[in-house]
Amino acid sequence: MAVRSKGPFDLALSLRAAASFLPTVGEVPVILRTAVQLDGRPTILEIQQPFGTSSLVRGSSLPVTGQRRLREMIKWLISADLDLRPFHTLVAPHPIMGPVAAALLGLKPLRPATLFEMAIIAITEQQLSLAAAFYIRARLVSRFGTRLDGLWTFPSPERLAAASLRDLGACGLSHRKAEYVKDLARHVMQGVLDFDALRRRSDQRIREALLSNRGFGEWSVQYILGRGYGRPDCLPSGDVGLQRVIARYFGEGRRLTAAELEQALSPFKPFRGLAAFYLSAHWRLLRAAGATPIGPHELASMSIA
DNA sequence: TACCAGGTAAAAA
DNA sequence: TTTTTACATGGT
Repeated sequence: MAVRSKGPFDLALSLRAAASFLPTVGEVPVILRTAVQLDGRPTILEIQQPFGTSSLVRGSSLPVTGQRRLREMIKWLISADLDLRPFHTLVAPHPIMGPVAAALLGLKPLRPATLFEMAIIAITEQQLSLAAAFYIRARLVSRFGTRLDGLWTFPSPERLAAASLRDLGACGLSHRKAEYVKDLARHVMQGVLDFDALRRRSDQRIREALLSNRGFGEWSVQYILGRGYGRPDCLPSGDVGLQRVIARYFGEGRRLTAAELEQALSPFKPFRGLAAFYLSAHWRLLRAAGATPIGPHELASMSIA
């Protein structure tokens, strides 16, 4: 099936950027291959860009599913509706952000298949390094997910709601976080919390709905609004990782405070979250290529191999 | 070996 | 009301 991205899109670059945030193992594939629940059954999805970085994307699923559902899922995973053009236009004249965005033309944030998974990602990443959180999720997935052709679907709310705190803890979650995960799964199952219904709601409304669950504070709300709901202006300004990486481009060595971070990104409103994502990805990709710490202007002008 | 890592809720003051 | 503490694993 053919799907179009709104505006520029570079799948290979987006995959490389996504991988740069995780403990990587070798070469990053240029095809997005993942297992998801589609029409209620585990399905392998393959998404590729047959003509380089053209906005045309091709996707297929096994077993074959309804075209409408398949199209929706593909568009969701690659943020197809996100149009990068206004963002690039806004930041182009900026001495730091301009070169960074230009070096990453077509970079889009890739999303997990469901907002439920996004919320669990947020819980696992609270206070822990991304690497530690990654391994905890890997154990959750292999214990409670469904295996299909060498891939795993993320565990359903039903499976996690039914899991014992002991088994969740065995995956590396603290007892507290195990409770958060179980509570969240139960709320979704019971319909108390409907992530998808919230998609059409305001940031504030989503915020309220999330905060009423144990385990979700300001950081998690902003993280999920930005990465999950794709609200391009949202970002967790209290985030330690962002404070460090943004400081490399807009600071003087020391980690930024939340207020300083807000200040530094204010010129990029209403795309502050996207700007933060670009800066993070830029740094991570340079890092992966073996770059050493240097000043903001040199850093911003370095090209991504 | 410590200490910190892309926080949060609950206890203590 | 505000401040302090416990908590999980992995990297340095």
